[in-house]
Amino acid sequence: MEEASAKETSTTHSIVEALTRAIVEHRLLPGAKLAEQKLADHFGVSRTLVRQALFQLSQNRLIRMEPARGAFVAAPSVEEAQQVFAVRRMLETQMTREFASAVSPARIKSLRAHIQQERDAVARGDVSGRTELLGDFHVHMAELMGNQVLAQMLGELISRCALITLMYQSRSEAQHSTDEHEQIVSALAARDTERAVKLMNDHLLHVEAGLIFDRKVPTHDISIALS
Amino acid sequence: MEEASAKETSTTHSIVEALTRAIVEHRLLPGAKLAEQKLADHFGVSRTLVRQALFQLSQNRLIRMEPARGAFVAAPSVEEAQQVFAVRRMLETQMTREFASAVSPARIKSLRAHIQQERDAVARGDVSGRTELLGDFHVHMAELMGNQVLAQMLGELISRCALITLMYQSRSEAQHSTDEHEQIVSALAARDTERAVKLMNDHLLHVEAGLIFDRKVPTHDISIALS
DNA sequence: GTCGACCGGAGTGTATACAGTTTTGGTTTT
DNA sequence: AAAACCAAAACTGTATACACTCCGGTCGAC
Repeated sequence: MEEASAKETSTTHSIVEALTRAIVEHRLLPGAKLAEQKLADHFGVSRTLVRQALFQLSQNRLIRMEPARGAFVAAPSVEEAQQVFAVRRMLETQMTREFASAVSPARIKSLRAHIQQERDAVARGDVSGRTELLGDFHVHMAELMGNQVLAQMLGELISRCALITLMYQSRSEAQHSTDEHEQIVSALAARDTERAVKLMNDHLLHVEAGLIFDRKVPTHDISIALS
Repeated sequence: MEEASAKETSTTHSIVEALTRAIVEHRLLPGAKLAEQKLADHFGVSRTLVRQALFQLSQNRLIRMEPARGAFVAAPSVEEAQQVFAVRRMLETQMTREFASAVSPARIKSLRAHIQQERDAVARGDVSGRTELLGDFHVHMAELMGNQVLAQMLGELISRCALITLMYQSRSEAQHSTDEHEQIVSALAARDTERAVKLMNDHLLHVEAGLIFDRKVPTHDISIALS
């Protein structure tokens, strides 16, 4: 809670990363206020750099900025959540199809290694690491295909999904998701393109189905995070 | 063309819009330097607001910022250009498929009206308006489906495409693109989903094929010119 | 007693100041 | 004459200052 968290090198990018992690890992809850001076003191910089970071986060839709009121952790609406998942399905089913066209033993091995990391995190009860790895699986696929543009877009969408999951999640399905990842990779290894595509689509539908969109979620405003 | 272009209300967003238009309409060429004080004087604001706008544009990949050197209009590499088109194909083929599932006379009519605007711009030789409308067709489809997330993502990708087109375009195909838009809408109106999807995919491949990736492009950027 | 207006503190929005770095142009040296 | 060097101008990166807006509380009026 006192300034300069570990590194003294607090650049704008490092502030964005720190806040992104805090939001994605649910240490900052939707609706929480992000006061500029408080953040500036925490990171040991001036409000200038904090403001740059907040602007960047607002572009990523992780926070929203109200004129003259300040910045708050975003609380995605049901509509926005469904749209984000719709876009993910569009991107990722096609990504899976293209991945299947360019599958190689090395790439399969890399995905399997990632899944093993997921299992390890689940086994040791590492909740935040697990969440991050489950999302990274999808980004990792994009990176293996060498498409940086796709990888970055997916990364942003998945960050938004972390917020959405926090707000609407009804049940935790970490084990289930990892199993589905495994099935997708198996289908890819077997060069069964259509099955892999369908599994990916179903996987995303399952994650979305695990949310409940008809419940009102309390948005806490406690900012005990970042400590 | 000195300071305060028309409106005196130059907010950060208006500066972003003005610079985006200038880049997309090819009034600012890749590699051109964007000096902060010059822009600040032009818009009648301080460097603070200009810097915020430049940060935002750098996130959209329309400009790139080099430490202590300044901001320059981006010069997308061949790899990046191909990745952007690959992502567009992923998104837009699936978007077309979903559009076909929820097609309605009103939506078809709206698309046809847009195509008429394209034809008008082509007929009157309005190059910049034509370019904007050709891109907006795709965004308009996303908006008609009510997916704001998709619409915004497509908008950003298409802005990048405008830069790419400037750098690598070999031939102007405005008429061809409009015709292909017409064919896509016709297929949608006939509820021929697979034909519409294929037409959309082919359309994007045609646009990409109209680029030449092995040719040197004039630029203001020395490092690009020497690569 | 309740509602409304006023005042002070806190926080945001923009401008400006200052330090460090890059660029430039001229001068010197080989 | 060309290359290297040095100093000044220009520009970026960060901090700070200041005005304006918003929020909370108190005081006053009805």
